[in-house]
Amino acid sequence: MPAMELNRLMSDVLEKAYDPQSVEPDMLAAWEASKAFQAQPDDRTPDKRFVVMIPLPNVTGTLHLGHAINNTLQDIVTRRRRMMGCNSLYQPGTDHAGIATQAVVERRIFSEEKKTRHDIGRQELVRRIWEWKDQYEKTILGQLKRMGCSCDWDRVRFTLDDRYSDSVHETFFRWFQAGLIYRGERLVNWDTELRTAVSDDEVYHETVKGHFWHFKYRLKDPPAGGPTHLGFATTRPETMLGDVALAVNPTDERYKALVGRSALVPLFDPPREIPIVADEWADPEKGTGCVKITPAHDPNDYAVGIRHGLPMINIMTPDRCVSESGGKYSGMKFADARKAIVADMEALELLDSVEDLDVQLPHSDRSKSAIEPYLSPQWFVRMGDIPDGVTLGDKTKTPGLAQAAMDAVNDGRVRITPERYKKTYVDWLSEKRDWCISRQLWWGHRIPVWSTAAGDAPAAEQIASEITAALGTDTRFELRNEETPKGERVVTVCLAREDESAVSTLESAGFAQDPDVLDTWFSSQLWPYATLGWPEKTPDLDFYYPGSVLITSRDIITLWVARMVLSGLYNIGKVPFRDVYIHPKILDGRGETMSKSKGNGVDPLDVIAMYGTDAMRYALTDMTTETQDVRMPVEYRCPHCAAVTKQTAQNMQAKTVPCKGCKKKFATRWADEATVAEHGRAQIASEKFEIGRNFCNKLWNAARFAFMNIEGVRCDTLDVASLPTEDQWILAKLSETIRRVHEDLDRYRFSASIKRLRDFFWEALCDWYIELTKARMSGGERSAEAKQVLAFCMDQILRLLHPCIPFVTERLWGQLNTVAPQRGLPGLADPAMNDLLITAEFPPRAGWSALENETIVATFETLQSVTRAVRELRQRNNAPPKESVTVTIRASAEQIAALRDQGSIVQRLANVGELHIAMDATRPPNSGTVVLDGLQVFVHDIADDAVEGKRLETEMSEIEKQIAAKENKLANDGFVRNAKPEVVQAERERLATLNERRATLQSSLALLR
RNA sequence: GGGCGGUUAGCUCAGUUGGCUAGAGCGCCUGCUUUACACGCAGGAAGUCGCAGGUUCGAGUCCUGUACUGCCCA
Repeated sequence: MPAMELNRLMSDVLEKAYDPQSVEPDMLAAWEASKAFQAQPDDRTPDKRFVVMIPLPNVTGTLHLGHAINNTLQDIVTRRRRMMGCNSLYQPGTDHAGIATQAVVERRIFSEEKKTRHDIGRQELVRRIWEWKDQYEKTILGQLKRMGCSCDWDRVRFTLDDRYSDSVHETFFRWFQAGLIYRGERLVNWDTELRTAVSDDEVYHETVKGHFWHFKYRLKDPPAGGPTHLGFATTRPETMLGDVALAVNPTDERYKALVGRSALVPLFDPPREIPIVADEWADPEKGTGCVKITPAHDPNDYAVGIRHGLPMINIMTPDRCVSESGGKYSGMKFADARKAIVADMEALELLDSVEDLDVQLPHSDRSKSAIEPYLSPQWFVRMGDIPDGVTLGDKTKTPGLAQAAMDAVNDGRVRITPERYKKTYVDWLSEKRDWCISRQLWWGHRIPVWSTAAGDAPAAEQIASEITAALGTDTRFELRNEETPKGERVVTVCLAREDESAVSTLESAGFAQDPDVLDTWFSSQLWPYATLGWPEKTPDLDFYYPGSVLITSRDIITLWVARMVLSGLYNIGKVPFRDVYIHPKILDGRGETMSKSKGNGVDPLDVIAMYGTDAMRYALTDMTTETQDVRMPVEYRCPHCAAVTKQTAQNMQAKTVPCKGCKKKFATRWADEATVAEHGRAQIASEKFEIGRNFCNKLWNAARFAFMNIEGVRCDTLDVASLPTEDQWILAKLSETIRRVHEDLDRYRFSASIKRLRDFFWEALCDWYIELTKARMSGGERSAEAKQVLAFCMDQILRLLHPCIPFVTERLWGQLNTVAPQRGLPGLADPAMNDLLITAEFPPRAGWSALENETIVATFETLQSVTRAVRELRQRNNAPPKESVTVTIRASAEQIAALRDQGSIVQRLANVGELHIAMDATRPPNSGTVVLDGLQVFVHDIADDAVEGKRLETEMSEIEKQIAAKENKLANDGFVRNAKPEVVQAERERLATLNERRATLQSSLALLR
C-alpha cells in the first residue's frame, strides 16, 4: 500500500483528538471477552501470584473521588503485576455496613412514609435494606467497572451473602469456644435514635450551648460545726437520679472531715443515701471541688464506680426515657425529667445558681443524634493478654490478639508505607481495649447465640445436660452455664452453623436467639480469606492467601487493617498481606475532606463523562505523593454557556446554582430529575483533570504520527553503537526510565512514576526525538532505523503507561499491532508481542541494559544546551523563525569532536544554516552570545554590540560572584577536610568550568571594548 | 490535652542518605497554522524554602523553640 494511502486510512481510523467516550466501552468489552480479569489458581509459584483485596465500599451510597483514588492505585499495581506475569487477583465486593446502611434506609423511610423501624417491623426493614443494597451495589460495581478496575467480576462478594455468613459464624464460634468472646455489662455509647450501641470510633463531639447548674445535697450527719450541705455542679440534672456518691479529692483539706459520711439525694421518697468518697477524679480547682458520681451514665464516673465498688443505677430506657429506677420521674422523657428535677430542687432550695456553658456533647456519626453513655449487656472480644495465652492458626502461642497483631507489624511481616502510620497502628493496638462487637440493629449478622434463663444452679445443670444430649454429637456447639452480674443463671449455646434442626431444638427448649447483630468490622475483618472460601480448605484459599498488598486510606488503619491482621493470624495463622499502602485523602479546594454530608464529594462518573477515565486516573496518580491530603478544587461547568463557576461553601450542596457567565441557573448532582430536566446539569470541571486529558491527547497524537511513519517497519538486527546519536540517546533514556519506574512503583511512589513517564514520553520522545527524526522518517537517510527505534519506543511506552491509563493505551496498542506487528531490537531488546496490551509483558525490571550509554546521554545533553542557546538567542533578538541563521561555536578540546560530528542535530532543531565550530573561534561582530560550560555560542548578525556588551558584562559579574563563592568554599579547610572526597572533587571541577567560562567570556568582551 | 502531618514560584505540589546556580505542572509574558497534537510548539519572567535559634566545613533537608493550618486519638 502506498504511504499516502495509508496515511489517509490511518487518520480516518484515529480521530485528530482523543475521544475517550468513543473508545472506552470497546476496550472494556475487549478485556471482558479476553477474560483477562479472571483469576484461577494454576501452577505459578507464590512469587508469581498477586492479590489485592478491595477495601470494600459500603452499600450506603455511590462512590466518590476518594474511592476513585483508592481503586485507581489498586488497579495500577494489579495491572502491572499481571503484565509482569503474575497470576493476579483483584477481589471486588461490598460491605453491608450495618449501622450506616440501616440509618440511611431508616431515614429515607421516615422522610417518605413517616414511619420508624418499629412501625414496619424487623422482617420488613431488612427486606427494604436488601432492596437498597441491590440498587447501590449495582451502582458501585458499575462505577468500578467504568473506572477500568480489573477486578474478577465473577468473584463479587457481599459481607452478608450466605457463604460469607458461614465464615462469620465459624469465627464467632471458634472465638467463643476459645473464651475470646464474652458477654459483659459495659458503659457503651448509646445512640438513642437508632437504639443501638455505637463504637467509640463512630462518635464525634459537638459543642452545644448548655447550662451549668449548681446544686447542693444535704448531709445526713453533718459534722459538728461543719457544713450542712455539699455543693456540686452538673450540666445534666436528670442524671442525679442515678447518683450513687459524691466524690472529693483525697488531698482536699476542705472536705477531709466529710469523707465516709453520707449525703441525701432528695428526689426520692425517702431520699437516697449516698456515700461521700475520696477520689482523684474530683478536681479541687474546679467549682466546689466536689463532683456527683453517676456510674451508669458517665464514663469517668463509671471508672470511679468501679474503683469504689459503687452500685450502678441505670436510669434510662433504650429510647431515652427515665426507667423504673427513677422513682416518681419514671416514664418521663429525659428532657422533661430535667425540667422537673430542676424545679423540684429549686423548690427545695437546693439550687444555688445556673450559668451558661458551652458543652462538648458526644454525637453519633451515624444518626447525628446525641449519644448517651448507657450501661447495657454487650458482647466483647478479648483483645488483651490472657493468662494462658492464645493459640494462633499456625499453632504458635501469643499473649493475646492485640499483641499478635502488633508483633506482625513490629517484626516486619506486615510493612506499612508510609512508615509513620506504623505508629498509628501500634499505638492503637497497644491499648488492648476489648472490642464491643454487638450492635442493637436489625441489619447485619445475627449473633449465633441462644440462651435461656434457668432459675437456680441445679435447674441450669439440668437444662445444660438435656440440651447437650438433644443437640447430639453431630452439631458443633459450645455451651456456657453462667451467672449474670445481676445474679441470674443463664444457659447459653453458641452454634457453629445455623442449621435448622439445631435451632428448632434450642427454641423448642425455650432458648431464644440473641436479638443483636455483629459489628460490621467483625465480618469485614474476614475479607482477605472469607472471599476465598474459608473455613473450607478451597484451592482458592490455598493459592491466593496470603495476599500481597492492601491499599487504603488512613482512617481505617485501626478499625479494619489491624483487625484483618489479628483475625488472619488467629483463624489461619498467616498475616493477610505483606504490604499496607496508605494513600492520600482527596480534599476539596478549601482543604476539607470529601464526604457526602458536606456535599463536596465528586462522582467519578461525572469526571469520566467530562474528561475520560484515563484523564481521571492520570490526575489521581499524579496527586499520590507521600504528602497526605491533596487539594482538588472543583468547578461547575455551565451546561448553557460552558462558563465555569467555582464550588463554594454556599453553592456546594445547592440543587441549583446561578452561572457566573450567562446568569442562568443550572442543576447540580443534588438536584432531582425534574430540576435537572428543567435547568440542565452542570458538569464537573477541574484543572487537574485537564492535565490528564491533555496527556492522553498528546499520547494519542504522538501515536498517530508514529503510525503514519512506521508502516512496514522492519525488525532488523541493529548495531547500537553505529546508530545515529539521537537513536542511541532515546534508547538509553528509555532503558533508564524503565528501571526507574520499577523502582518507583516497588516503593509505591505513584506520582514519581507517572512524572518520570511523562518526562520520557513528552519531553524526550516527542519534543526531541520525534522532532529530530522527522526528516529521517519521511524517507531521509537511515529512515528504516529511525522507524524501528520509534516503533520500539511506542511499544514500550504503551506498556509502561498501561497500568495507569489503560484505555487509550489499549486502543493504540491494537493499532500498533496492525501497523507494525513486529517490533523490537533483535538481540538487544526482544519484548514478546501480544494481541492485547492488558496481558502483554511489562518492560523488564532491569531495563534493556544493552541500550544504556552514559556517554551518549552526556553528549546529547550538550547538544541540547547548544540548541536551547541558539533558540534563546533567536527569540531574544526577534530573529524570524523561518529564516535560518549562521552560528559559530567556540568549543573546548573535549567537546569539539562530538560537536563537529553531531552539529546537524543543532542545525535541524534550531534552523541553523552555516555552522562553524572551532577551538579558537572569536565573537563575530553583532552576534548574539551565550556562554555554556566549555563552550560559547554565537548567532551571527542578530544583535547590537552595545546592547550585547552590556548583557555580557552583567553575566560576567554573575560568574565572578559564583567563582568567588566557590573559591571561598575550597579555601575553607573544614570543607576540604570533612566533605566526602567526591564532593570536593566535584566542586573543584565546577570551579574549573567557571574559570573557563570567565576566560571565554573575557575574550568576547575584549573584542567589544 | 496527646499523637501525626503540612507551611518551598501567583496556584497545586516535587525535592532520595545534608553537598553544583532549589524543580515540575498550571497560570502569566513573548513568538509560532513547523511533517501528530493550540488539549500544541519554542523562548522567558517569577522563590529570603513560615519565623527564631542551634548542630555542621556546608541546612529546603537534621535538632530545639514558635506561629499558623489540617488530620487522628482522648
